[in-house]
Amino acid sequence: MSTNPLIDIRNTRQQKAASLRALGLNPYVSRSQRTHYSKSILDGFDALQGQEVTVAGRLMSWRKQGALAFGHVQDQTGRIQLFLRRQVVQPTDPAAGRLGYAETNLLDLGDVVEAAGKVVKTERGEISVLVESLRLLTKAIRPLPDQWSGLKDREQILRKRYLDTLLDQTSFDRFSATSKMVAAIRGFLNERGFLEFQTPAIQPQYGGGTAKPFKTHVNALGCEMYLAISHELYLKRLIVAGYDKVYTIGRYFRNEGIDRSHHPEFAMVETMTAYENYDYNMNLIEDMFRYVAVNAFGRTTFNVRGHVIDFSQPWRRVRMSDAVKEKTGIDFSACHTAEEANARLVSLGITEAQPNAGEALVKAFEVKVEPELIQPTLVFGHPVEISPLAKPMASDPRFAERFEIFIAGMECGDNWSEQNDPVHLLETWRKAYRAEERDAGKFHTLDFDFVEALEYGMPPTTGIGPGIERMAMIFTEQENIDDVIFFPMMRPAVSPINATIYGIHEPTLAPVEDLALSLDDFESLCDAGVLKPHAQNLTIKPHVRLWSAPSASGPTRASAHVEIEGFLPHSVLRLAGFKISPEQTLSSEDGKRKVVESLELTLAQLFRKRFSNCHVTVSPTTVLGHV
RNA sequence: GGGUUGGUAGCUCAGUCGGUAGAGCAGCGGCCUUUUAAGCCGUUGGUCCCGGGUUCGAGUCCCGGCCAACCCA
Repeated sequence: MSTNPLIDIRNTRQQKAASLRALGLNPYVSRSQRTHYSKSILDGFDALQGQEVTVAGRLMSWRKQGALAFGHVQDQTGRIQLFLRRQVVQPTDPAAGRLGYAETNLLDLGDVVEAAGKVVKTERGEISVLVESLRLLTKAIRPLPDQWSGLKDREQILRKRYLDTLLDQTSFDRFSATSKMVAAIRGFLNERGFLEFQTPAIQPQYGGGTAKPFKTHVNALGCEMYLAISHELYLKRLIVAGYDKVYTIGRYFRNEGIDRSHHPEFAMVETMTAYENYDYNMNLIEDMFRYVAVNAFGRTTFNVRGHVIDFSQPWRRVRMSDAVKEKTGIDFSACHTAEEANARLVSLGITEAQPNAGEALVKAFEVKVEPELIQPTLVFGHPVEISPLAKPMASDPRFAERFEIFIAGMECGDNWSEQNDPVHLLETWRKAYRAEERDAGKFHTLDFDFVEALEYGMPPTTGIGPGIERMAMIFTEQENIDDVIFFPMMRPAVSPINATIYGIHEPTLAPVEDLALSLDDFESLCDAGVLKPHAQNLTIKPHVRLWSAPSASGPTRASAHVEIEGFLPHSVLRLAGFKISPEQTLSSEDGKRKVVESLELTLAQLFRKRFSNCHVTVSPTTVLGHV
């Protein structure tokens, strides 16, 4: 007795599945007998005309014309039309799993079907399969979104990407292109003699970068660990281990902001090459981008953020201080003190004072130069202050043998000659390390295990680390990182209709960070000033649960908890432990009402008194029935 | 972190000045032997994101919350 259309549709479709079972047909069979993809039939029509083929895929359209029917089946390669004639389609046959023409009313759009028959062209000239044998492979019990409009709601697109790709060919193609891109990266590196290794994503130290980590607990070892913010210290151990060219396509986790070019979880291809320095990598990265462009996308020009990027041209290589000088006329390489450098920053309109000359140069670069680096550019010669893992240049030790890649104003990779002097590295780390700021992600952590590995001697080494998503954004010409991440991170949500369908009750919907407290703890935390309301409006929702009596004559017991909206940012505060004495008469409707009224009154008084500057509203109590 | 915009049927969207919630598609029933915005006729379907407030009356106005997007830092 539902009044919801989705629930009705699900019920109808499940009844169709039951009808199929009654006919001896399994609505969820184990495999298909597909012989051809749709594209191979469309492309190879001349040779295939009149031949028997079997196609399989999702039923995307269905037009019944009495004794004729037309439909489209969509597979990974595209769509092909099914053409059904009543006399041609073989009757229902449970042994063959076959569905007759009369039973096609048990099919729905979105079902996965298989059709066997001859390749023909209809009167309107569309290449089709004239169906002789029709099988249902999988019954869909939820309807697909409207095919003509597709999914439009951005939130739905991101949360239910599988529907987006099913209905939007360009979205589908974009993600398969990204997959091919990654394969091309592997192909390129493998051709050059690199070996791919796995490195840990759960690490005891989060070395190799400066970023806020995610923390986790390892039960088996009884200790805290971190999700990787970098993999380079492990790649360097592989170099110590004797491998000269290694790489990993690793996942990186940075517990920081989300915007159109940053995502907390992302991927990078990171290489290490022994016996070479950063010069080698300048060529390697340039070759890699060109190889990927040609091999995965078949072209060298891409339209990124309104600019045409051309990967067929040699990349510009420029020293950071020269790039700044060229743009602003100021030569930061002539500055030797922070005072000097900061004074020049002020003349550029940057008033934020930097701790040293090196960081001042970087600031000027970031503000004045970086956004304008459109064509692929390699900027080298970073100040050593911001390059603790890189080797200083022999010619001017204030600057490191390091370069960054900029394309379309976006940083696309960071690379350097690795510091392999263990004593020097330890010194640098010790200087930079401040325990109290460790979890803020401002400094590299001290990884003595890595220092020890270096002490055995790591040959001269250099590494590159272009981000997979940023490469994908460039090559698929997207401006938003969410459009190249199939499953972007989102706050979990359950729609009310799903809560109804799956019988999900409210407590299980709670976001993880919801806080549940006893009333006593709540009051003492408030007294201590630890807990304060986040918003000015507090909404209090009381819930009373009635428990059935152990014996028919025994008293009905009740317990209560309340939910408070507006107290915590983005989540609900729950308070438990409201006592309702058994003496209160709960057996009659009248008695229940009195209990509820007194609870609501008590809560209103309690909160209005305690938080007198908040507007407190008490919602009607929910009474959960007997258990 | 700041600003802007949005949330109405399974999907895409209307909804005027505050006055009985609408359309298309999908669904359901019927009719049809060459269809291609998915034929023709009929028809079901609503937590207007949530909670308050103002009002005789709120999808609409006000306050707060949730979710998301976009822009800026």
